[in-house]
Amino acid sequence: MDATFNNNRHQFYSGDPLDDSDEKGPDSPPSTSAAAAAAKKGRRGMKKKVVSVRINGDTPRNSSGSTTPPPDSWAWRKYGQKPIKGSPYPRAYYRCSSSKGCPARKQVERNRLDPTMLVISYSCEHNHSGPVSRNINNHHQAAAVEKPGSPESVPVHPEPEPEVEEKFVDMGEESLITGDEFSWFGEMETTSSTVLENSIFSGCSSGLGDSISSDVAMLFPMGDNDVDDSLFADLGELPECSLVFRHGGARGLAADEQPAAGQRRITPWCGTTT
DNA sequence: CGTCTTTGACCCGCGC
DNA sequence: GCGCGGGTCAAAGACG
Repeated sequence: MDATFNNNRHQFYSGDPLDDSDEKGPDSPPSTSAAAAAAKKGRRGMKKKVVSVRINGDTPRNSSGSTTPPPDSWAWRKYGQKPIKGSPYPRAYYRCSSSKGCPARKQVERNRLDPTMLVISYSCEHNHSGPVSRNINNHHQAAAVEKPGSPESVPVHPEPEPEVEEKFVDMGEESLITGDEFSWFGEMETTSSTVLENSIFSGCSSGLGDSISSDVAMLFPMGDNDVDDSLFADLGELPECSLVFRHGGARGLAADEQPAAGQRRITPWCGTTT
């Protein structure tokens, strides 16, 4: 992968089908991996972008052990999960529920080599502009409300903020993630530490308004400690509100839904980008 | 009542 | 042609 951004705390992989290319575990025979990767690409006929991000001690996992992806700008609905050959961690499949009919998908799995990292690959592009248009009225479209019981939290939709951009810009001017989809990166960076960005992002962010670049995957380093509640715990320290406020300017929450202090309700900011 | 999560089964594509 | 693995769909259960 040529587009690899490795920093002390930032790792970024792109152009690799998440698991195999990203990290070939000893137990993953090249042939098998290749086959799998090939199969995936062939089946979908599209490539995926992989990104790695580290999360400090935040590894939300389901009861089944699957990792929960950090909140992003869209609402994702889990539609499947499968154990991956050579990886002790299952891979979760998510579909964009921000908009009905949105072909956007993403796969989330733990880095087999580095359990503290999450690998998230985005596939397809959102057929809807901007983050989930979470109209309070149209909750049917964006039923994005983090469920306390469900590790799968709905993405927060902070409006893309300059801060975030700057952050990314700093890391790589070419690829600034202005997209809402990666707005949460700022959060990650804040709460955790590692956010990487790559040229792939630029592609995504570029068309953010119209459509996010087809595939992007991110690797989120996370603490190997108990990750179940860690994420939320972290959120506790860093109130989701603050996140939204910080990125979205508190527009989403304030106006529509204000998560109770004790609630873990993440409202995907979908609104109107002005 | 509606939506989301979870689990199982089925189908597709690639490698051998 | 067969087998392996991955990806997606569908049904059931749980929660808000």
